[in-house]
Order: sequence, then structure tokens, then C-alpha cells
Amino acid sequence: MPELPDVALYHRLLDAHGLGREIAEVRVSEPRILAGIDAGGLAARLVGGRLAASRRHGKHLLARIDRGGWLTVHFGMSGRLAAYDDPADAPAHERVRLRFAAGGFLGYVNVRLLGRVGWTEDADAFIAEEGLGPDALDPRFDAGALAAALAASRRDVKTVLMDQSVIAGIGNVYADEILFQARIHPRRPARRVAGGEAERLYGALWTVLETAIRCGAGAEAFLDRLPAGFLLPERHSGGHCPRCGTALAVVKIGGRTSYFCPRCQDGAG
DNA sequence: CGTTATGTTCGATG
DNA sequence: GCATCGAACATAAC
Repeated sequence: MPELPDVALYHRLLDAHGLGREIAEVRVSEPRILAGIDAGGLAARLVGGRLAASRRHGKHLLARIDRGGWLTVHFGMSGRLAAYDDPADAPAHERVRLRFAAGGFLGYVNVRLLGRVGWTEDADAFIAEEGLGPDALDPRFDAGALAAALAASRRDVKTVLMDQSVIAGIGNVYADEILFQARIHPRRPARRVAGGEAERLYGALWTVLETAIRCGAGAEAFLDRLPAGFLLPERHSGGHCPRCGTALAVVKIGGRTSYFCPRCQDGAG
């Protein structure tokens, strides 16, 4: 479930199980997941090094090796990280595995092969090359910056929220949730979300992402932990608006399924 | 068997 | 250049 909140939790997992530890072995069981480096090259850069720092930018996770360079991880549609102590507990569809010298494993798991594991010498350069905009939770990306981005686009507001070159981290599910909380129709032209509404959208963006992280995005019982009034638990065919009970509408926007409340979410502004 | 899935990229088209 | 649409990638679940 890798949008920003999910990746934020993988970030924590990486820190808890890998930070400061020496890597003893790298196993790549599916080379097609690697981008710009082969299994031997990856092992040469990682084995014997320690994970010295980590950062997340949008849906990307990066881990710095003490002797230089960064491991880059993108989760695609179905990727996740798993930590375990016994190799017998390795999850299915693990594609890359780190074994630490002191024991313990970190696995990159991905059923479909839409994500990527790679390497970069410079994290900032990597983010620039990927064409990523500011991270959605970067304080420098404020309400004014969001309003400016909306005003500059002729696309639907939802398409802009999901554009990683504008804001990094928001995907299909959280775009729906943010627009629901802001009570804005996903098909509203972005340039017609302005003033107080743009402020409201910014507030919803922040609150939704922070709340999802706090409630353990993607983990067991995540949906049960969300505060009342969230769309997510109802975000499926046959779902109803948690505010007014109206049957949710389902439309395709940019090829992705969008759920929204036709009564609460204003299409005209 | 057909449809859909939390992402991204590429080519065709308007 | 900008925007939209469908297909592609690869696999599992319903």
C-alpha cells in the first residue's frame, strides 16, 4: 500500500531494524526489480557497509551507506519492507534481502514487479532526476505553494494532487481521502480551487497524511484505528459517505478509480 | 474467464 | 507545449 503514509512506516521499520548495522550479505532473487545496477554491483556497494542514515521523499525511500552512496527503494503498487530474524520467516515474493552481521534480515517484498531498487551516489540528485516535486509533508510546501500549483494547471484537482512532479507522495487512495475531507469534487478544475478552499485542501492534505501515519497506514486494523469520518473504510463499491450516508459515486479519473460523495463534495466551487 | 488493484512510463491523439 | 487516453509492465484475488 505504498503511498506516502505507507512509505513513512517502512522508513521507521528500516530505521528500527537496519540503522547503524553492518550488512553481511545481499541476495537478489529477482534481478528485474533492480534499476541501473546489477546484483553484483549492489552487493559490492552494500556488503561490509553500515546503514548510516535514511530519508523518505514522496513514495521513495533512501538509505545511506556509511562509506558513501544511497540505496534507493520504490514500492510500486504492491511493494513493502519486512523485518525478520529467522530466514524461515522470509515472506513470499521477497525480491531483495539484506542480512545483517549481527543477525536479522530486511526484505524488500513485491508481488508485482512495478517497484524498483537501485543505487545513487547523491540523494538530492536522484530526487531531481526522478523529477519529484516537494514532499507533501515538507513544511516548505505550504498552502501558498499548493494554491500556486493549482492555479497553474488546467487539469482536474485530483490529477494535480497525484502528480509527483508537483507534490511527491500522494496516490490514488489518499487523493480521494484528501478531497473528501476538503469536500471538493475530484473532477473540479484545479484552477477553480482557490482562496479559502485551497487553504482547506492544504489542511486536509496535512491532516489526512499525518493521521494515516499515526494510525499505522497499511498495518493490521488500520482502518479500524482511523477516526470516524474517514472515507477509506468505505472506499469500495457499495460504500457510503461517512458524513451523510449517500452512496459513494465511482468514476475514472486519469485511468484510476475515484470514489467520492456526490452530495458532500462540491463540483462547482 | 474477465475485472480490478495503493504506480509509473510511453506512444498516439486532440 | 499541454492534456488525455490506453497500453504496458507482472501477479494475485475476487
